[in-house]
Amino acid sequence: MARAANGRTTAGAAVGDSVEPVPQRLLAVATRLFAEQGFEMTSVQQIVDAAGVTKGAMYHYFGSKDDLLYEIYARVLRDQHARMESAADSDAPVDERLHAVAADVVATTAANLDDTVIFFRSMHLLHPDKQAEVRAERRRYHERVRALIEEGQRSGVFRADKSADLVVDFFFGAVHHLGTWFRKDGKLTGEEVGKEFADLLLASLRP
Amino acid sequence: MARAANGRTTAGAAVGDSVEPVPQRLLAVATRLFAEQGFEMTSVQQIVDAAGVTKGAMYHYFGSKDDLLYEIYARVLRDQHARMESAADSDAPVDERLHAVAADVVATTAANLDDTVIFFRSMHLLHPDKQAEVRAERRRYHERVRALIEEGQRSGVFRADKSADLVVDFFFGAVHHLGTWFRKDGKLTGEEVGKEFADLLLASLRP
Amino acid sequence: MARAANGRTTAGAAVGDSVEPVPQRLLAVATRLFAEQGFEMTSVQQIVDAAGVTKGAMYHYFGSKDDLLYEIYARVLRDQHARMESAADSDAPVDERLHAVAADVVATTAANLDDTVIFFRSMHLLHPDKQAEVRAERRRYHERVRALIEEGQRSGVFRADKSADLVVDFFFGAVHHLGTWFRKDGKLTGEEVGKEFADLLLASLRP
Amino acid sequence: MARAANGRTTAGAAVGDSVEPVPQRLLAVATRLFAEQGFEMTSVQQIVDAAGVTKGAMYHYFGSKDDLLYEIYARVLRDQHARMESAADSDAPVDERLHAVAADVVATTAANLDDTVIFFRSMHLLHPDKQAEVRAERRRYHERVRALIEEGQRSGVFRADKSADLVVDFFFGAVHHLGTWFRKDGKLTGEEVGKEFADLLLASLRP
DNA sequence: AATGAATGAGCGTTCATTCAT
DNA sequence: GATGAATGAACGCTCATTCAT
Repeated sequence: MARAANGRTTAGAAVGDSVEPVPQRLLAVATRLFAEQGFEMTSVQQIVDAAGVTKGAMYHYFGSKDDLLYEIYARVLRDQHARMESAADSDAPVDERLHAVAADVVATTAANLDDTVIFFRSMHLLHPDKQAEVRAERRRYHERVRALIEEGQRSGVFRADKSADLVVDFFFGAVHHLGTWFRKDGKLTGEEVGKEFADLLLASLRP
Repeated sequence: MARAANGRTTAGAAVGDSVEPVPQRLLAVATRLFAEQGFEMTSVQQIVDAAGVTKGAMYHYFGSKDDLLYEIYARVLRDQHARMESAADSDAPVDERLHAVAADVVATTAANLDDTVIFFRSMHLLHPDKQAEVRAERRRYHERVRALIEEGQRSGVFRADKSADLVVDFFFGAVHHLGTWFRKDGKLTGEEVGKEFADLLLASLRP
Repeated sequence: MARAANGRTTAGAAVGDSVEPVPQRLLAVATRLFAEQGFEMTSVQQIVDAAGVTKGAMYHYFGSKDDLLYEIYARVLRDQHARMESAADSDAPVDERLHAVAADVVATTAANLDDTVIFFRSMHLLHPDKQAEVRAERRRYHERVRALIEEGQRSGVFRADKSADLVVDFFFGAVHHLGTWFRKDGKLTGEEVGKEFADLLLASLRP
Repeated sequence: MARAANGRTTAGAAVGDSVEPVPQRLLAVATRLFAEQGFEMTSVQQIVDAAGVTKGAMYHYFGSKDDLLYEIYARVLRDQHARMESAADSDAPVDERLHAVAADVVATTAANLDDTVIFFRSMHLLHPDKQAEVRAERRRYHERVRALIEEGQRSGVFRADKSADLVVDFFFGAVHHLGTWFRKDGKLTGEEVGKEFADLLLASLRP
């Protein structure tokens, strides 16, 4: 196997050098480092070293360090949106659907906590255009949940004296802040927290 | 009014060169810039230029750029803690006290949104020792609210099947995320949002 | 020859922009400037300007300004040690070997006066760890000479009533201070001073 | 006793705040710090803090940080010169006088090692004019010793085949390098080293 | 596809010195 | 005599990005 002068492997899959393709490896490593140290305290050199590639390789796949951040966001938004749609569109009663959606968003947020932490810490560092894109996607996500609440309000299952918008902001605030306290090795699993949070949401909407 | 060659006022109180002492002026300017651009995208040069002083003056009062961030946190934590204590210790019924505390923390957070935004975006950039101090203070704050919920649970005013800890994390998550959507010129004032959020909290705790 | 807007050569080997590789060029330039102006009065900017590269290039090869100093030391210590070993290990009589070693160390010190001047002026500015390394290497050097003197004392060629250690400190003191008075264009050459100093050393050791 | 807001004594002789006048205290403190840390790594702030005065006070007595260094030199040169004159002008035989002078210069150098260390490390940082003054004084000192050697050479007490100049440079080199190895708590006292060094000098001059 | 030397602008910080009080 | 807030120029160093190979 070829070895460069610096002793790092240049080809083939060495031990610890997973078979994952380079772009995915870079994204995974960047996600971990950004979550651990913050976006701006992580240098491109650190990322490529940890991924076992060179700067040139990184700039071959990603236009900039910024781009790496954007791709992390895009990936997580894509995943979450897909999951949510399927939960919201079942033919269960509206309160059960809202509960399922709420519990699921909490569980998946807990499962991908690094992404959420990076998201809320670093989105302001993104280029304004990309920030706008990300925000728009997130808004579509929120609106799907708001529609669910309004459906329940119209049918009398939920109280109608609270703005659905406000309830969405209330609930997603709680979800997005999981990163400050939730620990994988804590008392509750992500699914358990999801059930509890969904219970609290539903309780606050009881007529 | 006299103006030096560099264009800065050398005597009298010009616009932006107010009579406010230099340290306070630096803190106010830094808060605004950190909220607008982020801590790491704000240079010390920008801060001192905006405050109308030189770097030397800033380093006379603050040990580092980090220190500026810490002082912003310390100030807001001190204020919030004081307000909260007085609301939690009144002799009203426990549900009224929790409502008052919850509404107040939302209203003051909305009133000092810059501080909160900076706080959750940039705390990881603070020196670990200072981070620990800040976290400890914030924990004391949360624990006062948890005690209030537990008091209500023991007296049967609140449902007892939900962990008070979890409810605190749920609610404060919502509060701490105000910065992502609340706007001073939006539909609702900070006090109005406070009342709505407190209502939702109390509703979710109904037995 | 092409010249960029900044006035630096972009192709071909200009005066001062020789074909010597960048790290060597930096080391040579730094040695000269440190000797002329002192380590701390020489800025990194001066060094890179004189070497015709940018700061980034320098920091690509050297970890710090300190490192540059250390490399200067390491290089001269390596050279001196090698020369000395070969002179000390010949099979001539011990007094001739000591004379040869003494004369050679003076001559090579005179030939590389800049390094010696920098060495004794600036070693205290080096990182403590690197200082320790340098001191250890220098001690090995002194001990080889001490062994030579002790050998002569045991065989009766040298007087035995003076501590070999002290004689080494005495002699090397004289050598290391060449920088304060020796001039390349002075009355005596480095080799001539070497012979005289070695004579004085041997005379002082006569039984 | 008056105490400033920062808690430092502002008047009277506190414990550790010797009765020595301010300029002397500053000089003593500066000498210690320069020897310990080097001239350029010692800030004016450190000096005035250690001396228990303020910057204003220091600049009242000394024109600059440079001045402090110069005064340290001037003081030590004045002292050494005075001692040497009296030893060189006795009416003992010339070899005894040279021995006495040599032993004395070593002993006083050992007794004031800090000054010597600073001297040879930092003289190049002095303003050229002051450097010239210091060098001139030092040259007068060396010339007195050279005259002594030449006197002995003329009278046949010392070998005449070695340049007196060179012998002076040889010997003073050894003396000025005491700082790199002599320790107050080492095997030999300054006086003992003085006797040994003088012995070696005289031995090397035997016809 | 990938390298890694080199760029260049900018960063946070230091510090001897000044001066109104 | 003495203060200490403020200056301002310089410093060592970092880093995302480029480009000849």
